[in-house]
Amino acid sequence: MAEHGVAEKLPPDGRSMTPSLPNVPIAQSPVDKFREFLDIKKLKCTEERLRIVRYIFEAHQHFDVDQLLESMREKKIPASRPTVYRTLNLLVDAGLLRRLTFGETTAYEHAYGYPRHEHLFCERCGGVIEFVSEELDRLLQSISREHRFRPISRKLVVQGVCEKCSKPTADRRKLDLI
Amino acid sequence: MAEHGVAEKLPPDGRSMTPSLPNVPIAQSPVDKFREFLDIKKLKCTEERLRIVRYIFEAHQHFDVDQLLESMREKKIPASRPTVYRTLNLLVDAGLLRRLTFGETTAYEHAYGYPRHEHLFCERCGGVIEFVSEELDRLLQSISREHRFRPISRKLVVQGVCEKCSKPTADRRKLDLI
DNA sequence: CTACGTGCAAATGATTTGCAAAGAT
DNA sequence: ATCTTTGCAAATCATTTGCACGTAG
Repeated sequence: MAEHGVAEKLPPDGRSMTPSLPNVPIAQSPVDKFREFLDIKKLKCTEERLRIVRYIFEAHQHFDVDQLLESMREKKIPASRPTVYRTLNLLVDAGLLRRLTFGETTAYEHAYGYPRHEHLFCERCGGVIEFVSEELDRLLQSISREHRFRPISRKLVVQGVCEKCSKPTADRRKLDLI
Repeated sequence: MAEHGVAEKLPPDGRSMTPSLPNVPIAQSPVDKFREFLDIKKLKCTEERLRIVRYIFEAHQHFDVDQLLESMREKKIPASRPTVYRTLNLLVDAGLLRRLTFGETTAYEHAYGYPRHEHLFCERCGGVIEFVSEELDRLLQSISREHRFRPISRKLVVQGVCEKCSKPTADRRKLDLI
């Protein structure tokens, strides 16, 4: 009664947390960039905000709000849920994070210090494979031009099944027939 | 205090309701296809469900739940909100509709009798331009193959500004600086 | 008949917000 | 000193669900 395709949660297997692309050289640290943003917007640079930003840019790649809250709690870094939401919105506005939607979950990933890329999302295990394609870039540029459309950003998620999940295994769950 | 990019609602200017691609030849009517689906799933073919399906496939292209409810109410076609939600889910499961996400809104479009295509979404006016690209298809196929990923479907939305909205007008709203 | 579908009102779940207290410039 | 941010609890919004009644097969 509640399937409507697609995995419900990001998997806890660490897969979605692992960056797969080389970092990109950056002039300022994410924290400095965020400071700059707060400054321009006349917002205050508080300890709570910095804690969250520092934590996010320490290691995570893809995460959702609950994963972030839980892992911060584990590490005894205090942060309330509303402040996390508020800060994530600031970080998206600041261009430091990108908000993603895989299946049902809202996830976040680094948008700064990490190359622009697209996602192959496995509907079976919830895993994400990242890829970069200049050809895709050129193609979308040219299509946009044909329509006199000025592209700013894009969201591309190819949904399907990854290698691991398409290999039949002994213990694989029975597929939902139909 | 509540902007975070992007238009909030599909515009009422009829733009997003207009199909821009030629229809595709189909063997059965959407209603028949839905009947078949209900039959396979051992679900009942009720008057309410048929009303909704008929109405949706009569003309709409892109719509959200509220638009659908309101326009059905205008035409005196009875349908309760829960039943509309339930039926939309069935139609998505049946492959007759595709669920889309533009900005904040969840929209639906015909997936049957209408070619597969991608979207250019104007963040200013909320308008949608549809396009088809075989080259994109080939490219994503080949990228998937490289990653031993079996693609099933995809979501691509290029966000940007359409021709009309990028032309400066007398009465254009002031842009949010920053 | 009998099980499934319907509409209502109420529940849900993710995200946001009002407010009093705490903090930054 | 002043105005923003915080955390809490409560509000919100879209969507889903429990239930008593209606209806398709």
